Amino acid sequence: MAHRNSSNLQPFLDRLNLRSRLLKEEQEAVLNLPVYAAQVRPNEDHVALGEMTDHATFVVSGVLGRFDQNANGERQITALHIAGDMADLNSVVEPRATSALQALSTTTILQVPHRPIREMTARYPALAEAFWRDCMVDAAVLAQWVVNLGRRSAAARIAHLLCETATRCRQGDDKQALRFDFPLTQAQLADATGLTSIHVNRTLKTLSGTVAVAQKSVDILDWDALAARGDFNRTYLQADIRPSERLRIMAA
Amino acid sequence: MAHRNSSNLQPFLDRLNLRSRLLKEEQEAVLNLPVYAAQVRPNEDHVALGEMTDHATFVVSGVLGRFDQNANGERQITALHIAGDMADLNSVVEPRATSALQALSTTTILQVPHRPIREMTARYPALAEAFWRDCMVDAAVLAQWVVNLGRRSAAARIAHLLCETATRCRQGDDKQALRFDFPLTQAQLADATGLTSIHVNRTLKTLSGTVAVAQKSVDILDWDALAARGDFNRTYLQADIRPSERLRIMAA
DNA sequence: CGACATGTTGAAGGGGATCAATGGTGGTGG
DNA sequence: CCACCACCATTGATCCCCTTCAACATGTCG
Repeated sequence: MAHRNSSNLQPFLDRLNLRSRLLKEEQEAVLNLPVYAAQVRPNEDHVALGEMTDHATFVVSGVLGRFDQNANGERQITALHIAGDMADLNSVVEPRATSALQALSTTTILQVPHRPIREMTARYPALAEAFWRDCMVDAAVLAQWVVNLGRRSAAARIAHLLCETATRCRQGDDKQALRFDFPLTQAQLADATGLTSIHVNRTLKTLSGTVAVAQKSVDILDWDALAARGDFNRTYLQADIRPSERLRIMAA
Repeated sequence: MAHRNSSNLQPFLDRLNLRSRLLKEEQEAVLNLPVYAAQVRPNEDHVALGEMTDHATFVVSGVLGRFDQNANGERQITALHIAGDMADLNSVVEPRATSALQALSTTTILQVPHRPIREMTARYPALAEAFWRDCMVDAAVLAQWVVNLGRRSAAARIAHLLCETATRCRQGDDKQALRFDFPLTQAQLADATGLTSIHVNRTLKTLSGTVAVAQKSVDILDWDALAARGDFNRTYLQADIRPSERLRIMAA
């Protein structure tokens, strides 16, 4: 399944460069990380709850989700990871998984062993900082999901999720992605928004003027309307801060 | 308001030691961090949304909360930080606040400037790792809140929150804290659980056999019943892994 | 004592869940 | 090429958990 590959972690480096200032040497270290390409099929655990992992998972294409569930077995998706995301960078520092990782559709990944990542962070504090920071952006997204589930109506929840995903798809670009791949079934959308698939179906109809959610992709017809409907404000994604304005970690 | 203080960050070090292996030298560096003591009064922003901070906030006593809100102005609490927590350690790496920080009751804090923390992380990779790891535990808590809001009934949400807080109060101790300070109003409890204060009031009555929630503290009368009601499983808090079983970051 | 926050209770309404079918659609194999 | 099947979307009818609105009670602190 997984085989050694001459790396292409360029998109991962691009992602880091969005929010951190890295020296040439540090950037090269990232690109030289060993990787193992693999496919993940939907509806089976790539990482199971409680499992110890020894690698992080970079998403090349497709979507990975973090899955939790209540005592009743009802599922709740806790995060969605799209192409360009390192889905479980946190596992470097917390190898025992606190939630399961599954693909939502067939997904191509690169597995990156923890060991060389840990060695890198010891050698280059600025990289440790960049990884830490990227994890904190994921945490900010998680906090917004809490607001979404706690204080927004069904339509707003869905609209917010779509706006968030659209923005993350095109991070770094100026213009919004008005069309993007989003291979989620309505049942999976329901698990991400804390709703029922039936209610998702009905709610999508009330949004039909502003978004078209198809089987494999989303078309945003009216960005402003959708953002208003979803109460969406992109600042929490922290993509608007110039890396050059960030502090670089102090050398010892 | 804030004045320089001969540090007592021992509880912070204790917290780190719960999950990370630190050398004597690293531990001393933590204890030697400069701090500024202060009080935070409830219902005013200690850190405002979008503000740039240059310090992290350690909770000595009381409770701090992260507050967000929807377009309608309805508030959603996104995290609660109790005594012993570094409430916004993430700000070291992400100084622009993505949510507001408020006290829920009068709270005593120690402010720790980012600068020396950043210098420390550059010098001691193991400390950077320990900080990063502690932030990831907060993220795991956040993920559980998503499950709570998305897939649990009102009674379960409240029960889960109380179990979580009880467990965090006594982290490191074997026995559960069956009684702990919890100075939240029912309205604040509602903001943490995505409910209405009216419904919190009614739901607390249905829990009256298992917990007694008073103005300033919580009494758990029947731990097992409460944990069952709240679908609570402490593993996500990651307090059950011996630090000695953890990898220490590789020296360069 | 008055003022104001907090807790408590009742009645009514609604947003979303639940239960139960039906309709599409794509993939597979005969 | 069609029959079949699995999965997904769609629709209707009914129910209920939680909200909303509106009082009233209690407590606490100047």
